Amino acid sequence: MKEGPVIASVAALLGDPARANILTALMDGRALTVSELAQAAGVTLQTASGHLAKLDAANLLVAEKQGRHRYFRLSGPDVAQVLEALMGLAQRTGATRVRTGPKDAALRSARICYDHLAGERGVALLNGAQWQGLIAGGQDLALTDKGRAVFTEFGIDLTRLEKGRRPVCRACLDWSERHSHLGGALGAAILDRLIEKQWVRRDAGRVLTFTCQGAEGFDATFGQVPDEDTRAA
Amino acid sequence: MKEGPVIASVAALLGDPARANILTALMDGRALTVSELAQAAGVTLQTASGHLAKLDAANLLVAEKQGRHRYFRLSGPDVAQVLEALMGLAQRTGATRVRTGPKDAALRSARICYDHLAGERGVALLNGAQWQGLIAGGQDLALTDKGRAVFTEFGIDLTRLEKGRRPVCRACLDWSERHSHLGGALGAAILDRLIEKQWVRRDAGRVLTFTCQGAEGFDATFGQVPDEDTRAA
DNA sequence: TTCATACTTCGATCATAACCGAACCATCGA
DNA sequence: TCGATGGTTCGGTTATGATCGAAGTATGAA
Repeated sequence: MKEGPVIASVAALLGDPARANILTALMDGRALTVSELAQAAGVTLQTASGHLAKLDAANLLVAEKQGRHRYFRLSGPDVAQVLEALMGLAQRTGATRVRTGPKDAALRSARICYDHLAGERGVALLNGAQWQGLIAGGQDLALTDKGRAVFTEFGIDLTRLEKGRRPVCRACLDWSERHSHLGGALGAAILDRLIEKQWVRRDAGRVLTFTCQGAEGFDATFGQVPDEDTRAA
Repeated sequence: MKEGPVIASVAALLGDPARANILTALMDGRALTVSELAQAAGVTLQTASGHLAKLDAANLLVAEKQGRHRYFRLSGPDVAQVLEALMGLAQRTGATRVRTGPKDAALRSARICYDHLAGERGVALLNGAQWQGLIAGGQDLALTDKGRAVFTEFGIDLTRLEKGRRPVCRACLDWSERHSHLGGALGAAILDRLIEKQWVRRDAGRVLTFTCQGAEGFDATFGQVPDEDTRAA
C-alpha cells in the first residue's frame, strides 16, 4: 500500500493559499468565526465556507456553534506542527524570499505555537527547565520533584494538568530554532500563566511580546543561570 | 506578509499523489533514476520527468547525472521529516484507513528516516543512549565523554563526523512513535555500522529488519539496562 | 413578527495542471 | 556508425477545483 496518496490528500488541503491562510490564522490556538477566517484568508464568505467544510471534513479543524456564530479551531497541535514544518522547509528551499522585517524577528523571538510558547523564548524555556533539573528525560520528558515544586510555586495547578488526557510534558519541534520547545499541557499552562502575570502579551497574529519585567522574570525563573540567588527576586 | 501562500506553494507540490510517491520512495535516503521513480510513482517516464523537474526546481530534490542516468535524492532530512509529519497527521485525522498489515508493523518497529534509524528501535536508541549517559543535553544533544568512548568502540569514526558540516547529534521527531529518534551525522553513522555488522538489513522500501543477533547486540549496547555486565558480550 | 446578521448551498465560469503519445536529444556499447 | 536505452520536451485532452453572485436557511434582537 503506497503512502503517497495519503500524504497527498492531506497536503493538497494545505496546498491552497486560502486554506493555508485559514490554518495559519488559527495557529495561535484561538477559535475564529467563519467571517473572521474569510477575512483572514482574503476570500468571500461563501468561498471560506466551502474551504472550512473541507478542512472540517478532513478533521484538521473542529467546529463549535455558538448561536449564529460558528467557531473553528485547529483539531490538534500536530496541525500547527505540520504547518511549522512546511514553513521551515519553505525557508530552507527558498520558496519564500525572506524579507526580514520586524515581524519575522518578532515571530522568531517569541510566538504562539498552538497554545504554548515557541521561538527563541520557547526553546530557552525548555532548555532552562532541563538545565535546572525541573524537567528530565531528554525525549520522554517528565517533571522532576524539583520541577513540581518550582512550577507549583510559579502558579501552575499540576494536579489539574495530570488529570487531563493530554501529556503534561511534550517536546515540540520548533522550526525557526531547529530545536524543541515545550508543548503539552504544561507548555500551555505556562503560557497562560505568563500572560496572566503580564510578563507576556499577545501581539499581532502569533507574535508574543515580553514586557521588560516579564523578560527579567522569565530569565530569572527559567534561565540557565546559577539558580538559587537570582531567583530570590 | 501572509504565510499562507508560502506554505501552500510547498504543500501543493506534495499534494499530488505521483509526486508524493516519488518523495516517499526517496525517504530511505537512496538516489533513484527517473525510470525507477516513474515506476515507483506508477506514471509514465514523461510524466515523472515533469514532476521531477518541478521538485528539482523547488529544491526538494537534488539531481546528479551519471552518463545517461539521472539520479535524484531528497535535498535534506527536513523533506523526510515533513513527509513523516504529514503521515502522522493523516493517521491521526483518519485520512488513511489504517490497515495494520505486517508492513505497517515493520515500519513502526524499525525503518529508515532519510539515513538514520527510526521507529521503535530508533527511539529506543536515543532513549538508551541518554539513559546511559552517552548523549546529554535533552534538546541540544551532545556527546558525552562516555559516549565518545562507547561509540568509538562501536566502530564509529567520530573525528570524521565532527569535521563535516552536519551536526553530529540531532533530535529528529519520529511520527510513528511521537518521540524523537537520533538523526544527524551520528544517527546516520550508527545505521551504517548496524548494517555493516549485519545486525540490521534493509528490507522492502524503508523497512529495516533486525537479525536475532543484531537485536541482542543492539539491546546490549544501547538498551536501558544495568549496563556494565550485560555489555560484556 | 420583522429585520439584521451569520452562514450554507447552488450554479456557472474559468484557470490550472496531470496525463500520455509522439518526437527529439543524450549517452552507451557493439 | 548504428541501434538501444535513458530521459526531455511538446501539444492536445480532460478532469478538477477555486471563485463569486444569487438565493436560501438559521439565529438574535428590537
